[in-house]
Amino acid sequence: MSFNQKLDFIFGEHDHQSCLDGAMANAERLCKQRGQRFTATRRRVFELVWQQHKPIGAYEILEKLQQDGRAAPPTVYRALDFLLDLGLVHRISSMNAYVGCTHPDYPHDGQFLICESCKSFAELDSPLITTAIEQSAADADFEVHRHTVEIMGLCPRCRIKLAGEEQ
Amino acid sequence: MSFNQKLDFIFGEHDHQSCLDGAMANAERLCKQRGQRFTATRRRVFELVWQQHKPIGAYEILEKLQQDGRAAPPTVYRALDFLLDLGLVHRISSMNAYVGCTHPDYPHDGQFLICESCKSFAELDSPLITTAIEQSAADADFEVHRHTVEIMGLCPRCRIKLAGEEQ
DNA sequence: TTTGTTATGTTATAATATAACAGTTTGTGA
DNA sequence: TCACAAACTGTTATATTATAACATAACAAA
Repeated sequence: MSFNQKLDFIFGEHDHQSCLDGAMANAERLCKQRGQRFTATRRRVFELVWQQHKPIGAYEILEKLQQDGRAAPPTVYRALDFLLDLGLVHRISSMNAYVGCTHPDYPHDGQFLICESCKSFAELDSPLITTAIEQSAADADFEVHRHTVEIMGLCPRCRIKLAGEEQ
Repeated sequence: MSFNQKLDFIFGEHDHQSCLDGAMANAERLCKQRGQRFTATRRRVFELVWQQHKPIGAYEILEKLQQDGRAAPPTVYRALDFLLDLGLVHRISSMNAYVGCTHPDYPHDGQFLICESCKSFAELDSPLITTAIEQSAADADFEVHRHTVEIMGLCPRCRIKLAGEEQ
């Protein structure tokens, strides 16, 4: 699957159940590999983050957890911290929200396209951007540890939709 | 002044008073140009943000304001919003903190190098990064409105300092 | 000067995140 | 299999960041 197709996949229609199943199986494998426990709470939070291809807030996750029974903020934040550490989810700091990582197989920094209209997002891991950042930092004699790239705008679907409405 | 020298200027030693004076004069000019009032509160907040070449939190600004007299959070956030709108300061969303804009003459997105050791920062406006972002977005058929780039790592001074300590 | 606009003061509260400590579960090694 | 240590979760309280809502004040232009 090409890089471009991958993006289409996320912004477009797809079989979300199999998408979620895949992510879940992957998470399971990753936890086992690293000797970490993928407990019920963690699994549930992971599921909730993945249930939509949109960033979700911690307290929105909390509300959904509370539908199953009692829960308090630390429960959510602990699970999120665990998932963040493992690279299974990312945090979108400009939105105070969390998203499922679409390629958690190796550690990487977050690069995101986020649609301001429908709030859907796509995760990039663009060598072009990474290189540009490395290069710019090198020019300043700066040693890069990690970076955050959050690109706001319109996804392909909303572009078309909004262009149509303007007629 | 070359781009590179500009960065050295920020990360390195410099006459901070004249740096602040310049920023202040610039802000004044910009407000006048756009028919906006650069009131005492706004001026004071601007000054506080510029007083250090480090990101400063809203409540840290508030504390300093309160040394002059009474102040409440909305005072700070209003002034910050005003300054953000005019492009005189930027928000570092991964830190919930604010920095003075080092080239507010034209609108631009924030690109920052932030030292994890001493917390100093430098603002970039790298065509390399901007182009890479535009290109990556175009590949996904995504329309960019704005972007945030926050690069965490070690500034030149801290690199040298920490390398020395490791001996 | 009076009138509409913009800015500020003030109180309260929303939204996001963590500290601290008690209790429970789980995997491990004797 | 039992006891222990480590990891995980529950619970209460609170810290941190940000905004809503409405009253008052300053200003600017007619």
